Amino acid sequence: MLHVAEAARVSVATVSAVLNGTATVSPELTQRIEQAIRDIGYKRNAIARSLKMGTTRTIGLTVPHITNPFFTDVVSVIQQAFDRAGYAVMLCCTDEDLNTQDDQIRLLLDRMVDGLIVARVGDGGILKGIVGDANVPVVLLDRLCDGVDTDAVVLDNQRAVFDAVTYLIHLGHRRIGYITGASDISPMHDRMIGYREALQAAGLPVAEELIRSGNFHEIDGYNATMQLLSLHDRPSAIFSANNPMVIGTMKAIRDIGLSCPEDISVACFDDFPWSDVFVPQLTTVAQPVQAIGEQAANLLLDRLAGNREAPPRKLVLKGRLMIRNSCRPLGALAQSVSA
Amino acid sequence: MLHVAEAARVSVATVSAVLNGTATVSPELTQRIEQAIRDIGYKRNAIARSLKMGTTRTIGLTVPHITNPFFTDVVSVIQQAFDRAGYAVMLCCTDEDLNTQDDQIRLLLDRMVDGLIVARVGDGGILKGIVGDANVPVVLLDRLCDGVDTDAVVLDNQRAVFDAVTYLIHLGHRRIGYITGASDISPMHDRMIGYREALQAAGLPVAEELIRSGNFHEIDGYNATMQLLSLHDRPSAIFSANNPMVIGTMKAIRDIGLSCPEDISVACFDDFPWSDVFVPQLTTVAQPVQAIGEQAANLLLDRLAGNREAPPRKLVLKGRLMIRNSCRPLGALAQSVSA
DNA sequence: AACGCTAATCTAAACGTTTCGAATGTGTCA
DNA sequence: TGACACATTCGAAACGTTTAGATTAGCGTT
Repeated sequence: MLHVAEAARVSVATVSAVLNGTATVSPELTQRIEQAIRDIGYKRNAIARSLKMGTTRTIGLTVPHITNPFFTDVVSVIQQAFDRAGYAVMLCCTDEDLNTQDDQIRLLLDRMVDGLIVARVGDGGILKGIVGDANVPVVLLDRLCDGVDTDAVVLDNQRAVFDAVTYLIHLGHRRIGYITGASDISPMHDRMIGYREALQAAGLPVAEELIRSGNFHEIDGYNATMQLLSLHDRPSAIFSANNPMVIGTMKAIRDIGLSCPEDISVACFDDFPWSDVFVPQLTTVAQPVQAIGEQAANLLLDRLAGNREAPPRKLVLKGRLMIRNSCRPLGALAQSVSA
Repeated sequence: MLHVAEAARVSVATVSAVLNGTATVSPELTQRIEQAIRDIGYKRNAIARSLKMGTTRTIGLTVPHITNPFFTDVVSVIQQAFDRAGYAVMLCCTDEDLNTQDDQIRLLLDRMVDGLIVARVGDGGILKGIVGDANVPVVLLDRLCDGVDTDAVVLDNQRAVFDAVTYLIHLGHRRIGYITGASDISPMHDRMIGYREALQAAGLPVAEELIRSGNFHEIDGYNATMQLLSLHDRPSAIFSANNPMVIGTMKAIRDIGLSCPEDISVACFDDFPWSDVFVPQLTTVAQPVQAIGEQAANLLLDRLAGNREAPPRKLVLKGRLMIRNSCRPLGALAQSVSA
C-alpha cells in the first residue's frame, strides 16, 4: 500500500480511503490511485487488515468425518454459503475424538476465526468454555451439546426413526434389530428413543438383545450385524442408525450368506446418491442436507452481522422416509402382496 | 501479551522468548511468565504473529466438487496430514467453474496462505500467473495444467483406462461406449487416449459415435448413456470416466428397462465404499486416494519447510482395476463360462 | 580495581493495515 | 476583508506480535 501511495503521490490514508470507500476523495486522486494499483498489481494484505479490524472473515467448521456422505453434503452447502458471503472456511475433521476436536478448536480460535460451526464430538470439551464466554459465535450442527446453550440446527431424529420403525412394523416385522452409535451424541440418543417409542406404540416389547452399539464406522456395523444375525431368534429387519454402519450391515448380510430383502429387511439413516441405483434400493431416512447447511450458515451469518444479543435459536428440521425396496412385507401382508 | 508481561513484571520481549523458546531466560522468570499466562488465560494472537512472520501456517485447498467421493477422500487425507503438521486448511469448492476458481484462489492468496493444493478447473486461469512468480508454492492435484510447471501428483490415467478397456475386450466386448468429461482436463484427455489405444492394440476400430462427453455430473452421464443405448447398434459395454457420471449411467440403464450386467456391462473410474455391497458390484478403477493425498501433502510440506529451489516434481501413481461382476463375458467366452 | 566476557533482559522498530483528529485549501456570507 | 463552514488530504497512532541491537549484571582475570 505504501508503494501505491508513493506511486500516486498521496498518503496511505488516502489509498485506504478509496480502497474502502470510507471517505470522499476527489475524482482526480481516485483515478491516480486506481491506476497505481493496477500498475503495481497491488493486493491488500488481509492479515494486516484482520489485525487492525479484529475480524478475519473466516469461519471454522469441524465435523467428525468428512467421508460420511451426510457431512460431505452439509460441508459442501456451508462452504458455498460462506463463499457467497465473502467468507473463507477452515475445515477440520475431528475423527470422533474429543481431544482432536479440542485441539482443532484451539487451532481455529488462535487463528481468530470470526465464528464456528461445530458438529461436536464427545461431551463438548472446551466448547463449553468458549460459548458465551468468548466473542466468537458458535452454531451447533446436527448434534446438540449438554451445557452449551447456543444456536443450533438439528433433525427431529426421534420422529424420523419413529416413522421408519413404524413403517417396518406395518410391514409385519416384530423383531427389529437396531444398530446405533455412541449414545452420548444427541442424535443417537434421540434416535434410540424413537425406536423404543415406535415399538411401544405398537405394543411390542423392546428386546435389549436386538440393540447393538458401535462407533459409527463400517466395521462396527459389520460386527453388530454379525451378532444380530447369529441370535437364535434373529431379527427379520435391521435399522442402522448411520450411513457408514449400514455398509457394514450389508456386507455382514452378504458374508453370512443371506440376502436383502428376501431374508432380512434393512433400513437406515441418511440417504446417499447411490441409494436408488443398485439392488436392493435402500429404504432410508433422508435428511434435508441443503436446508441444514443453509440454516446453519444463516444462523452464523446473522450473528456475524452483529446480532449478538438474540437468545439462542434452535432449529429442528424434519427427516423424510424414502421408501424403496430393501424392506419386504412379512406374514399375512406378504401373502397379499405376492398374490 | 502485554498483560502477561505486566503481570509477570517483565518485558514483552521476554514473554515472547519463553513462548517461542528463542532465547535463554532464567528459570525464575520463565516460571513467573508461565504462571501469568495460566492466570490470565492468555492465547497468542496468530494473526499478529502471521503479520510479523510473513507466514500463516495455513494452506489453501481447492477441488471441483467435494461431493465427488474421490475428492472427498483426498481432502480428508490432506486435511489430516496438515493437521498433524500444525497447519490449518482452507477448503474451497470451485464447482468446475474457472471464474469461481480464480475468485477463490484470490481469496486464499489475500489471506496469505503459505501454500496451495489445487485440483484445477478450466485452463488454469490466474494459476498460471501465481506459479513461479509468487512466493506461494503450488501443488497440482489429480489434474495437470498446461503452462503451469510445478509439483504435481496425478494418476497414470492412460494406463488405468487402457487396462480397464482391455479387460472388457478380453471379455469379448467389441463395441464399448465411453463417457468422458471435458477433454481439456488432463485426466480426461489421458483416459481418452487409454481408451483409444486399448481398442487399437486389439485391432478394433474406434467408433466415434460410441464416445460421449459430459460435464462430470450425474445428469450428463444419464444423457450420454441414453444416447448410447438408443444407437441402432448399441454398445455391449460402457466405460464411464468418472464417478458421478456412472450413477447417471446406471439410472439410464434402469429407466430404459435394461439390466446390468445381463444386457449391458458397465465399468467406471473411481472406486467408492459401496462398490461391492450392492448388486451389481461395480467393476472400477480404484485410485490410491490415501497415497495421492499424502504425496500431495508431502510435496507441499517439503516446499514449506524451505526447499524452494528443487525443480518441479511430478508424481505419477498407478490405478488398480477392481474386477467385480458388472461386466459379463460375451460370445464364445460366455459359453465357456456358463458351461 | 579495571577490564572483558557471557548471560539475561529490555527497548524500540517493524509487519501492513485502519482511522482519528489535525491541517490545508476553497468558497460563502456578513 | 475577515470569519466560518465545508471538502479534501494527511500525519501518526494503533492492532499484537517478533527480533535486532542495546543495556545491564555477574564473574573471572590480571
